[in-house]
Amino acid sequence: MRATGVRKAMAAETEAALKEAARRQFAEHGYLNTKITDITTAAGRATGSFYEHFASKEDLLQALLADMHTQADGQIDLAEHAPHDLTDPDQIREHIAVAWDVMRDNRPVVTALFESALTEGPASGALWDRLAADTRIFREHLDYLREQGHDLPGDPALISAAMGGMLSILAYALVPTAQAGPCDQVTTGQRPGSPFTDREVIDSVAKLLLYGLAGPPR
Amino acid sequence: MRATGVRKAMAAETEAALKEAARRQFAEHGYLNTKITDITTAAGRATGSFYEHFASKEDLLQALLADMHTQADGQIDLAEHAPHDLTDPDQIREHIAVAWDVMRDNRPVVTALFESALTEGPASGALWDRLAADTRIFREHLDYLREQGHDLPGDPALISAAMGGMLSILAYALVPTAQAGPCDQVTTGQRPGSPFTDREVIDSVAKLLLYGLAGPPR
DNA sequence: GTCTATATACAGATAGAC
DNA sequence: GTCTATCTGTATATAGAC
Repeated sequence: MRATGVRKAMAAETEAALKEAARRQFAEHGYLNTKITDITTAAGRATGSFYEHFASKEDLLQALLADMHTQADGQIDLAEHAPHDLTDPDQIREHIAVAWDVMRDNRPVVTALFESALTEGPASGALWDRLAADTRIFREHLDYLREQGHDLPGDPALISAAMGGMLSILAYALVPTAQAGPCDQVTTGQRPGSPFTDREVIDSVAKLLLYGLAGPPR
Repeated sequence: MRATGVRKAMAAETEAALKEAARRQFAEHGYLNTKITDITTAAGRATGSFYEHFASKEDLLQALLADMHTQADGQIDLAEHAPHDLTDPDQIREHIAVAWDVMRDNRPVVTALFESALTEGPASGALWDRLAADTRIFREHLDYLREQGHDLPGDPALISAAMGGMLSILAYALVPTAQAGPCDQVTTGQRPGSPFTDREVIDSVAKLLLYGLAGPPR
């Protein structure tokens, strides 16, 4: 490795440190609340260094999103090998589970994108665009069901957005808790997390979306 | 009416003008984007006058919320005269319809509250608190169902939040459109509104939440 | 109460030494 | 590439005349 290679490696290290610090800050204080200096300080770098790697906070977020995509595509592709019938109990649960897991693994990014979409206001349609993009897969499956003559509760575009929106808002609102370990007597000083486990959320949402409040037919 | 009465009336008029201007600005540019000066300018008043009536933008929002509550309580009380069984198709549709109508009538306030809740970040739990507060009625109904031995898809607190969250996010994301009038050739220059009518949203969400994707039992 | 003018505060972004 | 120091823009909030 040449000398320039070492420099490159150090620069890459700084970039990684900034990204990691940003994820922590976004998760803890929210995307809107964290200042550029919060990120650089948390990463142990100077303010000016930030702009050597990213043009702005929004630019950094896009970089984090790209990272997430390359990582998430694997999980999704895996799930997509199964046939596509969202009215099958196992399959809808699997889809919800994958979506939820991706959201939890990338909670800082997901919540940040959520906040970012609201920055442009309700009239901009930015949130709708985001929902539409994030639920493309749901929508394709619903389109397929409709073609099969299945009687959906409404337009696939609307239903898939509603489903995805429900998941997104829950992912944002449900603050993660130390998940039911043997030693959860040890409490951090912070606000108590949501009382729901990931499994409980996935099961509940899957059931609700499959059978609704009426429950499965007897 | 005394002279002071006239002054009071003028002051009240200014306050009303500020509120109305704020609603317009919130709807058009979003809560976070609108500056105090945007509101005062739109209301045709000076910047300094704002603080004679409200301590801050957040304070103004709370005032708008109070207005909304006094107005909405009527609609809700009306609906609450009916018995409580969310697994009855007519009743769940009615509940969704009332919630949706209140949101649409107060869209500027609802969307502003939504943005405001995100200001504090995901870890604050502010959004969860808001969801819990806004879906209290749903939750009570679900608690009741559970007591009756009905098999719900999950914990009432979680399910009601999921239902309310779905409605909230749709209310934010679905930008209102001139609703199917005879002369909708006349397009404003702005972004095309959502292709869904209020009725379509209400019907679709009600069906989804009652029977899920599987649809009603045959 | 309302206005104009201004003070305060701070985040985003840049300049230039090393 | 990284640092320190600084500049700029802008939103909030206040001061003081009317």
